[in-house]
Amino acid sequence: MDGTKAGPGLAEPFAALVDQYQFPAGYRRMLLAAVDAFAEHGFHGTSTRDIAARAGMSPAALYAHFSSKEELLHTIMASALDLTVAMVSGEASRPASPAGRLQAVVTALSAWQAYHLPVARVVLYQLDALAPEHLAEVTGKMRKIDRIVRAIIADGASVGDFTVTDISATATATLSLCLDVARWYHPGYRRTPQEIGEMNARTALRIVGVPEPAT
Amino acid sequence: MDGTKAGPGLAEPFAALVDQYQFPAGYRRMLLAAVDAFAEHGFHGTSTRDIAARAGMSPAALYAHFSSKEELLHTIMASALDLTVAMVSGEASRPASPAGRLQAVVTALSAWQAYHLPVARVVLYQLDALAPEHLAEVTGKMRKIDRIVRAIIADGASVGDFTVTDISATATATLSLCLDVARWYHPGYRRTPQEIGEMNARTALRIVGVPEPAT
DNA sequence: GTCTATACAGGGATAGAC
DNA sequence: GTCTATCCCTGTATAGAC
Repeated sequence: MDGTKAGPGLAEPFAALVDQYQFPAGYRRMLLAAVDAFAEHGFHGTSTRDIAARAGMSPAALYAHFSSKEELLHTIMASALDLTVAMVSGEASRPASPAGRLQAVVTALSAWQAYHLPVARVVLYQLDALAPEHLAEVTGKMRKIDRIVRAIIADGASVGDFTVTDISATATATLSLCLDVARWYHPGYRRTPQEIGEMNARTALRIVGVPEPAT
Repeated sequence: MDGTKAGPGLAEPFAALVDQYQFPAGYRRMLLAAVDAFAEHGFHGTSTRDIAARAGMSPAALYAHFSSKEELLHTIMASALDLTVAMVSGEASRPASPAGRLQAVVTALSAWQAYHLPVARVVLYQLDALAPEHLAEVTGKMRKIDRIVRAIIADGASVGDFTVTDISATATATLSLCLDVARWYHPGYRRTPQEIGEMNARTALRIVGVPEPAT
């Protein structure tokens, strides 16, 4: 058995996510193989033969499911982002104070970036390989996350729980904290994804002027 | 005149930097052309023909200066990082308090990422295209920046100016703030690089528990 | 050091059988 | 839906003249 070829790759955690869609088997294998390949070598550094080999199929099998390599990339990004938006949206609508909701969102999103590292990297760093119309769609989905974070911060500021002068700038800083995890995290890092999330949540609360984490 | 071909590209600010090295003319043109191309399309998404065309030369001219496309990438990253390390190191050794030095470093590094956007993106996001020995060298240079930031935070913590529980985690958060600018910034953004730097510096001071910026 | 020309490997995508 | 075989283009790098 060769784990690098047809076996479960680093995208394994993502597999559980993607199965919410009930994709056909071959389609699913191509998708998961492509996530790992794109994360490791980038879109242009990955050949359709690479992807097919990882999926344990012939190069031509890819085109039974996707019209092009670019469509495969788009499918990965769109489905991953839909799930991320749903997750973040769920955390943001908890019945809690602005501080509690900020803490929940930052924890979950940061942990997500680490836990789903391959797909997180693909989403953040392969945008330039998308066709223009796909790029527009995908950035639209990313803006939803931006808006959710901004709304929590605006909420906390208007209530007086947060002391922020620039809501937009604070949202950007908060998202930098969460998303940059995909750049520096690596498997085997001394902290678990959950611990990274909690760490970033404490930092985010400091940024908005709440000294101690809500419980 | 076609600005996208042989004229000054987005790497123009980087040109002034790179000229500290007094490279041969053809070498320099290839370097600057490659920075823009790699930043826009990635290493694997850029052909040697693309680079040569941007530099206004023939494809073969590249090999008069570099033994391979990968060596060209490595040269870009190594020289850019050397200059970045020197800049950060200079800011960090100002005769000021830990808060003052943290503010100076975060301001300068954040502004740098925006002002030198193309080369910043290449350095951060094209590491996977480097040969193993070049990768080791380049990550070594990046670690220098990490150590400088960590030292300032450790200093502020030991003196009692900063209230941080985890020095390493705080350094990571601070660098996320600075480096992630390369991901979200784009030319035409409503704030100047300098303003972004000052904004991030205020945020960084909050993270270490210093409520108001030092002056 | 720069050019023109070209070798030759590897890439995306398709044809047609099963 | 998957395979084998293949088309044809693009890509890196080199040869050899100037």
